[in-house]
Order: sequence, then structure tokens, then C-alpha cells
Amino acid sequence: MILTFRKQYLSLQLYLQIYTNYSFRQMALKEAPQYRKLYEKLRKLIEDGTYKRGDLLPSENELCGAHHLTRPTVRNALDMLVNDGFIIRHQGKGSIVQGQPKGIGILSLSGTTSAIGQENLTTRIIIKPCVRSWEQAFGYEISDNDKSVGCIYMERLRLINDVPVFYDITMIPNLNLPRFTSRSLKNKSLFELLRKHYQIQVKGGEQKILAITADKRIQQHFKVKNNHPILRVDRKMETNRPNFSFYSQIYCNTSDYSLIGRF
Amino acid sequence: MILTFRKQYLSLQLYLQIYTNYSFRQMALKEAPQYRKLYEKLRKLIEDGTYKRGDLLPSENELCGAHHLTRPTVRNALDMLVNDGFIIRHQGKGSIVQGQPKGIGILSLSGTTSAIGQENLTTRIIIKPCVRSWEQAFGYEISDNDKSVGCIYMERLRLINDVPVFYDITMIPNLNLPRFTSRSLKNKSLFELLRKHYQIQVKGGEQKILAITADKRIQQHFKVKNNHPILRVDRKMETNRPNFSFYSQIYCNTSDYSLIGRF
DNA sequence: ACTGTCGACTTGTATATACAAGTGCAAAGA
DNA sequence: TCTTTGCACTTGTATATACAAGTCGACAGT
Repeated sequence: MILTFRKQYLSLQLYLQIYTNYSFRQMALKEAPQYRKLYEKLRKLIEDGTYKRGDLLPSENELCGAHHLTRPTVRNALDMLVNDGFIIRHQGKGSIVQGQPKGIGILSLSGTTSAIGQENLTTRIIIKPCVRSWEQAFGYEISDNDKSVGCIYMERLRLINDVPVFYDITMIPNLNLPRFTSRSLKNKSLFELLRKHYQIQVKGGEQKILAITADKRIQQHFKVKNNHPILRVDRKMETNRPNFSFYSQIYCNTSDYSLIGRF
Repeated sequence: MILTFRKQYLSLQLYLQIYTNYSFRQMALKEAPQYRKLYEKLRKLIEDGTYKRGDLLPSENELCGAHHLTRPTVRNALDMLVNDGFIIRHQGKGSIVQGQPKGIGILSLSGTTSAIGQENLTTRIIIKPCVRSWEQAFGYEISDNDKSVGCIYMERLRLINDVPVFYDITMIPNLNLPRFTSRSLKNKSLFELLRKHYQIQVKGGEQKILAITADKRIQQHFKVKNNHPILRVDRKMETNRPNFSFYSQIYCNTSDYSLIGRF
């Protein structure tokens, strides 16, 4: 009994080794873990209104039964929903749906595209991705290695319902990113591009937020007058690729759209 | 065997009932769970520099051994450190210390006091806590029940190294908060006061961030001139007490101190 | 009609265990 | 010498289980 099992294990390992060593690395996108799949499902059900604000989600045990999982796994999924602000939990009561986190969730992990929704967002490339040198990035120190390879630099203006709201400057170390500068970013998420073509996932990061007044250039892009208050966010994005971070500076006109997030 | 246990269980329940019903509710502060204790320990070790940026934390198994816990419990503690940005983890490698999240972590869950550190922060009460009526709170809808009981209102100016940086307006539903208005908030954290005296824990919340220009009143408090850009944060704080939220509006002068957070 | 108790639910904490999968080094082999 | 293999480590995912503790409604006793 034990022997058969052992054998199975070994052959699986062998298979994996061949799998990863020879070529089809592109397909190596591992299937998402159970807890993540459940998270996506529940999230969708909340987003499409199947569960409304104030509703109780099925209890953890019910979810276990329905999806053939155990409680720790289910709880893992629910933890993610809590972190995103979709639900809150009360001991003895259940998981209470909070509804969709409103507004522009730029403060959280999502990129601008997914935070706003593609329908209303258009992107205008002001400076096309090109390779430059750099010494620092919006106050964040960069490594010597990053310096030596230079960075991919670009500027984009993002409009919500045709009103200019964000101005992004992005700097990405030019490391193992073949053909990046030739890829189109028009109406496409940068995060998605990195994930799909380069297997780079943004895992988190650091941000600095401050209020400034618009300079000449920003005034023009946003079509606002002198002394108009602007919110600036300097961000460092950390990824699943060790020691690979990239940086962006975002100017936001918050007159019509304020930044909303959970904490 | 089962009987004895059953009896023990019942008597414990009886004890708890007396315990909570009669008076010494003050002491009812349940001892923190293991994973939280470990989190606090590790956090302290990072904050005091025992573990420096770039170091590896002891492996999960080592922590298990050292603290007599199991891996899920240890991982629970580490998850919290990841959320706070103290560490990041790499599969196959370990938990890498990121050092202390720098700057003013007001964007995260902590209150202003703990985010900045008591040494440098002083608080000036501008309007002492008093009971008022309210219809809404910084754009957030409030319940009919909250409306009927009124709110505890206060305004505070917070200075870092004697420079005015934050101006807080806080509104708390006047629900089961005996003697609140007579308690001193001078150099004391509001969050701590709520936790210690009323067993109210802030669990999370929602915030809206925008850039504005200082009005007359704010100009005076911050000693800045006309058109000075100011960052405004409107927050709704949710607590462990069901249906109990409170609200604050924070004006920040970000000329010298920008808001830093992780995402 | 009111009060208090109890039980059946919920989520919270913790243990024990197993295997998957990434990392890095050392030893074996060319 | 260089490459590859394999092993010993790490964290990641998942199961199964147990009991603690908060919530709420039904029901019995007053």
C-alpha cells in the first residue's frame, strides 16, 4: 500500500521536472488554488448583486459542503473577501455582505484599470514606453543592477467618462522584458500585461500620498487653473519576481472623483 | 468520563455568566490568542532592530518549536506581519524582514497616536468632547438609531515636533458610552480609550481621500497661506460592536510629512 | 406577560498531519 | 571545470478534527 503510493509520488515528481525544464514554460501558469477559486466565485456573486449589502453569506460549513472543501480552506477564501472589504464577519452571526467597495480603489492592490472598470476608462499614451537611464524613482532608492540596465519609461493620461482624472508616470527596470516597448498598452492594463506575458504578479507595495498644487504641465493635461489642488501618489510595486520592483507616480484630480479605499 | 467533562463545561458556563453579568466587566478583557501574542513579539523584535531589513526570520518550523505552537498558528501570526508590511515571504526561501514601515501609517488601521509614536506627537483639544445632534457624517449615511441618540463631537489639532500636521474632527454615536465626555483625551489615543474602557475595537473601515485648498480656519490652525494644498481624509471606522461605527475627518498638511502606507 | 435557560446555530482559535512546490547548496558525473 | 542531479531546507495548499465563544430563538417556569 505504502509502496504504491510512494511510486506514484516519484513518477509525479519526474513528470514535473520534465515539464518545467523543457520548453512549455509559457503554459506553466499553475491552476489557481482552491481558496482562490472560491474567493473569485464569491466575489463575483457579490459584484453581480446575487448577494446584496446586509445579506448573510452561506455559513462556512455550508460553503464547505457546497464546494467540497474543508473549513480552513473556506476561511482562507473568506479572509480575502474581508481584506478587500466585501464582507465583514461576526462571531456567532455569520459573514455579512458589505457590497461592492465603492469608488476608485486605487489605494488598494488593484491597478487603475480594474479599479475603475474598463467601460468608463480610456487611456491616452503621452510618452510611449522607451528605455531611459535612471538614478532614482520618485524618492525610492533603486539597486545598482536596476541602474545598469536602465528603465522602461512611460507617461499616460487616464480619463473617466472623458474627463482627465489621472496622470501616470511609470518606470520599470529593463530586466528580462523582451519586446515590452513594442507592446500596446492602449486600453490594456499594465498589470495584466505583466502577468500574462511575463508571469509577473504585483504582490504589494509601498505608497506615499501628498497634496500639491498643479504645475504648468499638469494644469494643461487636467485643464485646471493655477493653484488647483492635486493629489500625488508615489508608489513602489513589489512583485513575485524576487528583487524586481517597479515604480509609478500618479497625479489625481480629486475634484470629481475622490480616492476610496478600505483599511 | 464524558459526564465529568460535561459537568466541568456547565460550571464554566455558569461562571462566565455571573462573571459578565455582575460588575467586573472591566476585567473581562480576554487574554489575547496565541497567534496574536506571537505577532506582537515578532513585531517588537523588528521594531527594536533585533531583526533588520533583509534578515530572514526564523523558519516557521523553528518558530513552532521555540513557542510551542503548530504551523497554522505560526503562519497566522506571520500573515499579520505581511499585512502590516513588516515582512514579505518567499516560497522556498523564508520570511524576509522589510524593517519598520516608514512614515505616517495613518492610512492603515492604526490610530494616529500609534502610527507616529507618542514621543513626537502632541495633541491640542480644540473642541472638547460634547454631545450634538447630527444628520450625516462627512458624506457617510448614519442610521436612524444613531441620529436619535446624537453624537459625541470633538476637534483636535495634532502636532509633530510642535509643527501642526493634522486636524481631526471626530463624531461618535452616543451609545452606551458612560462618562465619555468627561474622560481626558490629552496625549491619549482615542482607539486605546475605546478599547480599554468600552471594549470597543476598531476592526476596519472605509476612507475617502482628496486634495483641497485650506479654508480660513485650517489656514489659521496650520499657519499656512491662502491656496495651500491640503489632504483631506474622510473615514468611517467599523468596530467589533455590531452596527457601531464612528466617523472622522482629517486635514493633513503634507508639506513636511507625507502619508505613507502599504497596499 | 416576562424572565431566564438552554440548545442549535454561527465564527474564532488551535492542533496534527500530509503533500506540493520553490531555493540553494553539495556531491556525483561528464 | 562545468553541468546536472539530488537532497535538505524553505513556504504554500489542503484535510480532518476539536473545542471556545458569540448570537439568537424556542421553550419552560415564574
